[in-house]
Amino acid sequence: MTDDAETVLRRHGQRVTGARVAVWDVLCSTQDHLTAEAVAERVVAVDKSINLASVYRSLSLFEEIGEVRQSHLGSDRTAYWEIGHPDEHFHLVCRNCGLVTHHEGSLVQQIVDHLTEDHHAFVPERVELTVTGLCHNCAHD
Amino acid sequence: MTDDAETVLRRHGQRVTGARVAVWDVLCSTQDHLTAEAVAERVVAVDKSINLASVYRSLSLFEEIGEVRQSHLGSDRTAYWEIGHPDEHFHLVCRNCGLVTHHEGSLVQQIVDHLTEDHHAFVPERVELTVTGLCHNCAHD
DNA sequence: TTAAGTGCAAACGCTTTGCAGTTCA
DNA sequence: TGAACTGCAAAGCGTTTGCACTTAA
Repeated sequence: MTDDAETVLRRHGQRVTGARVAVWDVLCSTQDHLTAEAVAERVVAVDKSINLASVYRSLSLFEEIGEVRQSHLGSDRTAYWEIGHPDEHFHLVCRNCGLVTHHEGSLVQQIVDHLTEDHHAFVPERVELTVTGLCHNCAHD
Repeated sequence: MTDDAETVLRRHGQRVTGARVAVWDVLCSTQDHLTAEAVAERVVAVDKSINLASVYRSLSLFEEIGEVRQSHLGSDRTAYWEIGHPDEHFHLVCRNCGLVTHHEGSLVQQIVDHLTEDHHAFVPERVELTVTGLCHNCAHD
């Protein structure tokens, strides 16, 4: 399981506040990729006093300390947020129904290895891989 | 070399207009990844009467007909545009200096193959792979 | 001739920011 | 106590859209 908000925040020398704890709890409670607005919605359901701006600030903080990841899925301008799982994975986005799934495996690591071998001029830090296409349901209509 | 704007547009049954030709020429004239605004700047240098809105409309049209690609580089909300080279490639983005380079190779095809083999439930159409890290210069400071 | 494209300006949607008040450590 | 965080509202910024006019075919 993932650590709780307090543990994570203290580990990085960050203050423990209501907004941060609420945002962390929301992200931990789902496998989905949530927009900031969707996070805020769920956060507000727990504590009405928490503001969208604080949700954005909390998400950015967690991203900076490497505990949360932001992805740009589809050709969409909106960011999607999720807990930064230690296992590398990438996203499959259905262009028809919008379904987003994770695909886990060694592929991301292979990319890093490939770069490290073939292309010494670049030091990879983060790989963002999004495959757009048709999910099982939409491909068979 | 790439075809000229007229050829490309007629091939797809699209009208040949000043804005479209100018946008195409700008994209063909560089290896860089340009924002819509950067494209507009160069377009306006040639024909002052062309509007930013038409640049967006032209870019979208070329994207729809598959001749131009839009990428979201970095954690940036801005789209970057380039001619849709037939050879698959991906982007290396330096988080320090912002340099964007192409990396060509079989990697993207490998990703598609991997998905096709391992994950029959998804039909891949487009792969967007962006690796963030440090470029040669920035890694050695 | 006329459907399609354009310039302009205003709207949009996600995200950031300035500020005065609040809270964690 | 004081630096950090917050809510609020307003601004920012890339992008899209409505509309009257123009143009390619």
